Amino acid sequence: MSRTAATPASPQPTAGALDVLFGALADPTRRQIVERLLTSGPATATALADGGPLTRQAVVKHLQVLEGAGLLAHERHGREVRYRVTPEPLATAVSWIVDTAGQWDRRLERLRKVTK
Amino acid sequence: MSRTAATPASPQPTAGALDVLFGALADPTRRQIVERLLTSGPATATALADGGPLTRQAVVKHLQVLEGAGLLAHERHGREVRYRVTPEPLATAVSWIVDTAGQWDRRLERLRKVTK
DNA sequence: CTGATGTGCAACTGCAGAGTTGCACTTCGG
DNA sequence: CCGAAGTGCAACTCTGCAGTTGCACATCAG
Repeated sequence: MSRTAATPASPQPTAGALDVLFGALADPTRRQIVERLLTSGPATATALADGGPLTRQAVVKHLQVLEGAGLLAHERHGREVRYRVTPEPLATAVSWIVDTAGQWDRRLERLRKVTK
Repeated sequence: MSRTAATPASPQPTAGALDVLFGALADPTRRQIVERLLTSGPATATALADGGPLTRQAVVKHLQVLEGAGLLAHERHGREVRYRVTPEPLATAVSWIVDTAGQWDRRLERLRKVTK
């Protein structure tokens, strides 16, 4: 499978970025957190945990995962830590998908020419 | 967090689909498999495992995960089982991302109006 | 038929993620 | 200064996934 193969010619974001990014998005709780932060604005871990079924610590871990993926950023305000969404990495995900789908299209095109 | 909250008004694909989809894409080996199937065309698990460091069984499991996410389909040819890419689900992922990024844009717009 | 090739199934190990609990530390309000 | 609110850190359990191995079953070529 030629792992560590080449990444021949394109601004591939070190693959690891895609791992951590897709991995962060794979959890429904994390997507909910992102959506809530988007609709309700920046919030603290305690606030996010308040209504829900999760412990504050559990929420904190999710926030750290999301931040590790570059999807969140935090800033202190006194004793509070507010998290906000930084959706730039999503462009990375879309790039991979578009590139992949593009290869598929090209393949389809080739097949169409041959089999027609 | 109000899990099972609302999914207010949009053809959201049951959330579970996003789980399994993003989860499938989160593994670099699986992405490599998809890319290879796209560039080299349909192949069997044995063929995919041949050059690489993974066992055939490991590859089979990855193929099953990808197929479970709707990204692959298989067809028998005698004693062989060939897998091919079916990238339609990728549109689902892009939809979620675009919707999410869209919310962010709207939020930005709101903030711009208020703070300006 | 027989061996070789290709799959399928099941059990097992190892490890990382999700979530919890308990406690210490910092900061704000009165 | 003192209590309350908010965070941070660490240990612990539990479950699921990745990967392996071993073996049985199906299929093709000679």
